[in-house]
Amino acid sequence: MRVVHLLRAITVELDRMGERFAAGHALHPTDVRALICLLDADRTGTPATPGTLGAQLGLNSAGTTAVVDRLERLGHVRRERDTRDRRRVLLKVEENAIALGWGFFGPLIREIVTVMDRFDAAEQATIERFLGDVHEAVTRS
Amino acid sequence: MRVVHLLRAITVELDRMGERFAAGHALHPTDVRALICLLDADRTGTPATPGTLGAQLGLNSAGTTAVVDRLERLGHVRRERDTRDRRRVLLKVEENAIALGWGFFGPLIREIVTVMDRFDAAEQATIERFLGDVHEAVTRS
DNA sequence: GCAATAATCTCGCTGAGCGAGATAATGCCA
DNA sequence: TGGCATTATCTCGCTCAGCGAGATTATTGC
Repeated sequence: MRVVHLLRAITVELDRMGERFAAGHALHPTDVRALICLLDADRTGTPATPGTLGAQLGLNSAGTTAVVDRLERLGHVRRERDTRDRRRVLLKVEENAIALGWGFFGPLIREIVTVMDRFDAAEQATIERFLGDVHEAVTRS
Repeated sequence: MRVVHLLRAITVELDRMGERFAAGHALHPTDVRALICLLDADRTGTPATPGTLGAQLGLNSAGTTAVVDRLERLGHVRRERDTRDRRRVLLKVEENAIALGWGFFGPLIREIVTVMDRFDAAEQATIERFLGDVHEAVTRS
């Protein structure tokens, strides 16, 4: 029961961080979530379009257009026509957005890595197994 | 680095659950967060007022009034004048809201407890220590 | 070529949350 | 006791994110 509260507390704090990041860069929470989706897609090499982004964010096409407009106006994202299927628009994350994200979340990531380093190999394996199980449980629910 | 992604994935999924819960009960995400705050306060015996709630949610007084109005209209919360300091309004969670929360999040909580049971005492201690350290790191950032 | 289909964008509207200020109960001091 | 500052909450008018419906542009199949 204690771990449930800890997990929830961590979730709440991570959300708060996201909000602070948003407030500090003239972004809305949805814009931050959109940037995270786009950075993930960039990292895995998956092409991102307004359609895929809107689906991931649970927005309709009008809202998606608005999000992309805001991000483009701030110079975080660029629209590019797909040369193969000229109906599609590809979303490219600009360098400055990547730098922005790392500047804000980098310190936290480094801290978590430091926390992990204080555990030995067997303990790290236990933690990963636990988080994996929880993730599966949460995804299933 | 893997645990960072797992933690983030868990956070995302928990947020999604909150949104599904909201959508399924004619609530807005903010309303769900408010209910969680009020249930926490109820559990720990802390008196809850629009002032404290607004502070926890990061809303101003106008927005707070609107949240409480919505929750009251749906019968999840009741306003009560504090008899000692008659300027204050105490927020009481109705039974049906408590039942609603447990009905939705109960299964997940039980699943996480089940996951925990598969670890021995030493492993459970490791997991709790890890989550505690992460929580501290996240809170500090 | 001309429907049918698909991806994205435009328009008008609803409602959450904000800033400013009103209202009401309390505490303090002469 | 009366008047003034303080604290807690609510009201009003406004802005803007996101929604539904439909327009626009590109592609595919006949």
